[in-house]
Parts: sequence; structure tokens; C-alpha cells
Amino acid sequence: MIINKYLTEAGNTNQPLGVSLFSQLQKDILLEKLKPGQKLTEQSLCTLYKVSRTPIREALRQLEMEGLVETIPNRGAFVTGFSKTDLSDMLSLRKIYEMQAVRWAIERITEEEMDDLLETFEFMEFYTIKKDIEKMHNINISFHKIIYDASHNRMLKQILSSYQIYLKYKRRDVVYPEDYLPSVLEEHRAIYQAFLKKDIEKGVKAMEIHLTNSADRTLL
Amino acid sequence: MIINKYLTEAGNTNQPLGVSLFSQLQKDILLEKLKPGQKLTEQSLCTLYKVSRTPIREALRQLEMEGLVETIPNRGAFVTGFSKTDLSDMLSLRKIYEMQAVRWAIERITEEEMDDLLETFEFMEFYTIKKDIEKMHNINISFHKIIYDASHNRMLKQILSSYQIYLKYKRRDVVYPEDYLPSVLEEHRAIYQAFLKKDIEKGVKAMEIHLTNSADRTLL
DNA sequence: CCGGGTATAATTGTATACAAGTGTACAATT
DNA sequence: AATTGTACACTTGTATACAATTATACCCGG
Repeated sequence: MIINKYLTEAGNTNQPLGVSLFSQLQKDILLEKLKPGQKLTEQSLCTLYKVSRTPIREALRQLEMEGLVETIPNRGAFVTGFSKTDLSDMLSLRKIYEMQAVRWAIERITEEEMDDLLETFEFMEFYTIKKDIEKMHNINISFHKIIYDASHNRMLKQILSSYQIYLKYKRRDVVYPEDYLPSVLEEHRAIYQAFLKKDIEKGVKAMEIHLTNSADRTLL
Repeated sequence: MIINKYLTEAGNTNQPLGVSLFSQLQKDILLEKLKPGQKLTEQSLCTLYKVSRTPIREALRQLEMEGLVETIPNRGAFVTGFSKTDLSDMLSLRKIYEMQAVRWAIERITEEEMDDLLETFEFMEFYTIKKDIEKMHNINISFHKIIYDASHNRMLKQILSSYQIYLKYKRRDVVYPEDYLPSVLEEHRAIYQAFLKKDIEKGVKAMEIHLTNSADRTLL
């Protein structure tokens, strides 16, 4: 049974090749299967991913927009990659916009979105008890995405959503401490309660604390 | 004579069609020659821009990444457009990151970048006296781009640079008041002096003031 | 052995051909 | 009259062919 849209996966398999190719290449670059500086010849990608050049080129244009590859005209595409420094920079930038998202979201959140937030938070409590880290990651993302939506700012939502993908792959090798899940739960509880009380300053502060801790955890 | 790289235009004419197509479509969407909701048939774009579907599709993927069009698989691309609300949202988001850019830039700026900043500011003084609004627009952008570079944060630079294009086209129809140029000059002077004194808080505040005024001016 | 120039190969840029999916008009059926 | 089915046109998705550009290898003269 579907509870709310934030807790369901995408899973549409009938998408054009270029779209899934983009995701795959993005993943491979972030996981450094494709190494920074490496040249991505279209032909080699064709044989690697078993498709023709047309969808490959479309995916490369998208990667270029994200700054993951750099293409030099008539020379080809080169992996830019995503360094530790980039990750650190992104976490800083993310924190800043997440704080703003909270600010707007508390002002503008609808009742329906508030229900979603409650529901999602309750799931967090449940899976914290269950100690299911994988589920918690997904619910964590859902919780934040509800806030993005509630900010009712299309660009902000788009930017913060795009950050999530990077963090997802770059957080892979983190080893979580014993008290990880309970700590995260309490950080989110503080945010959630600020929404209940419509206390903007408290919410922003709670998000700042949460993401400062989160950054500390992911940067080791 | 070239003074510094920020004061020169790009002008590479030998770029692939997809690249210039992207810029052209971006421009046409922002200027609302292509209206929100309008369907962009690949064939019609082919005849309109006199190129084949391949570069068209590449440009559409890029526009999709910027959120200017939405493509539905097997259905086509539809203009999303950029509303007044989007502009207002973007100005808010821009201000936030510009303030952070100043924070980092004052910490990290190199001597060479400091020289560029000085040079650019002196050009501003010159063209303020000359009352050349067109030149001032370009120099204004240069001034800010130097700060982006000086922040030494690749992502921040990329995001803020991408904002500039939107503002460029959306600021077209603004009517400037008589004291526009001198006011802008003084706002930039405050920023520049904060860089000289390495006074981060003063710099951030000066940027906030500048962009608050700037937003007021562009939102009419 | 080194540098320059040319031919050749490899790669990107663009156009086009074909396949697959979607929408529409119209007839047949209920 | 409303609905379903089907043929057709149209559009997108993908592959491939051709053109333009760039990289490489080889030869040659110094």
C-alpha cells in the first residue's frame, strides 16, 4: 500500500536510453569507475554500454551541464570528476540552501505536506528502532524532499534534489558509529517540532545542526 | 588591448551547433519567444534553426537540465519557461550564495585576483562617469565573476555564473532611474573596500545591501 | 638523432534512415 | 449516441552513414 509519494521508488523502466545512460555514467563517475582526466570516446562508451552514439552524446551533454565532464569541441569529453574538495564545498552549499528551504517551508507548508512530514518522521522512528540503515537513508531523503517541496521554490527544490545524488554515492564508504541512527532521529525530531510550532528560527538552527553533524559524519 | 580576462568577450565561432543552439533556445525561452506550455517539436525546431535533429536533441537535453523545458518520454519537449516568481526566487537564491561567495573570496583571494578586482572597479568608476549603462552591465558581471573565482569553489562559481544568464535576459525591460549608475558604483565600492580590509562581515553585508537593491531594481 | 610535412587513421559533428511508440480519424458495434 | 477497434499519420528513440576535424605514424631532409 502506497503511503505517500515520497516513500515510493521511481522504477519506470520504459525511459529512453539517454536518461538511464546519464544516471549510469553519473554513478560511474562519482564512484570513480571512470577516473578524472580520463577521455570518454563515444565509441568506447558505445561498446561499453551497448548503445549507439546518439544516446551517448545526449548523456554527455547532460553530464557536461552538471560539470562532471568537460567537452572540448572536436576533441571529446573528459571526466572532470568530483573530488573530496568538491564534496566538502557541496556540503557547505547544501547546508546554506537547506537552511533557507526550512525558512520558506515553515512559512509556506500546506496541511497535506505537513501530514507527509509527520508520516515520514514516524517511519524514521520505526526504522531507528529496527536499526535498518538502508531504509533510513531513503526516508532521510524523503524527509528532506518534503521540505524542498514545502519551500514552494522550484529552483531551490531542483538544486537540492540534484545534490542528493552526489551525496548518495559519495557517502557509500562511510562507517557509521553505534549511536548514528538515534542521533539522526533526534536531529530530525528537532526540525519536525519546529515545523509543528511554526518556529522558523528554531527550525533553521535545527537544520544547521543536523547538516553540520551530517557533514562531519560523511567527511569522516 | 586586453586588460584582464574578465573584461573580454568569448566569441569562439567554431563551436558545435548544439552549443549555440542551446544558448539560442535558452535566450528565446527567457525572452518568451517560445512560450510556456508550448510544445517544441523536433522537426519544427529543425526548420526554424536550419539544422538536423541530432544537435536539436542535444540542446533539448541541456535545456531540460536547466529546467527550462520538460520532456515527456515519447511525447516530446514542452517549454517550462521562467515566471516572475521564478525570477524572484532566483534573486533570493542568488543573494544567499553571493554572500557566501564574498565570505570565501575574502578569505581565499589571490593577489592576482585582487589586482583584477581593482582594475575592474576602476573601470566601473570610469564608465559611471561616462554614463555608459551597457558597458556597466558587462563590467558589473565581471566584478561578480572575479569574486566567484576568488571563492575557489567550483560549484559555487558554476551556479552563480548560470544565474547571470537568466538575469541578463530578464533585466532587459527594466527602466533605470537617474541615480542608478552612481548608486551601483557606491554599492560596489563598499564591497571592494571590504576586500581591501579583508573584513568579511562588512563584505557580506555590503553584498547583501547591493543585491537587495539590485533585486528591488529588477523586480521594478 | 631531430624537426617538419604529409598521408592515414581515428574521432567528433551532423544528417538521415529506420524502428518504436503515440495520437487521431473514422468505421463498426453495442 | 457512445464506445471500441483499427488503420494511418506523426513524433520520438535509436542506429548508422557521411563530413569535418584532430591525432598519429611515417617519411624525409637537415
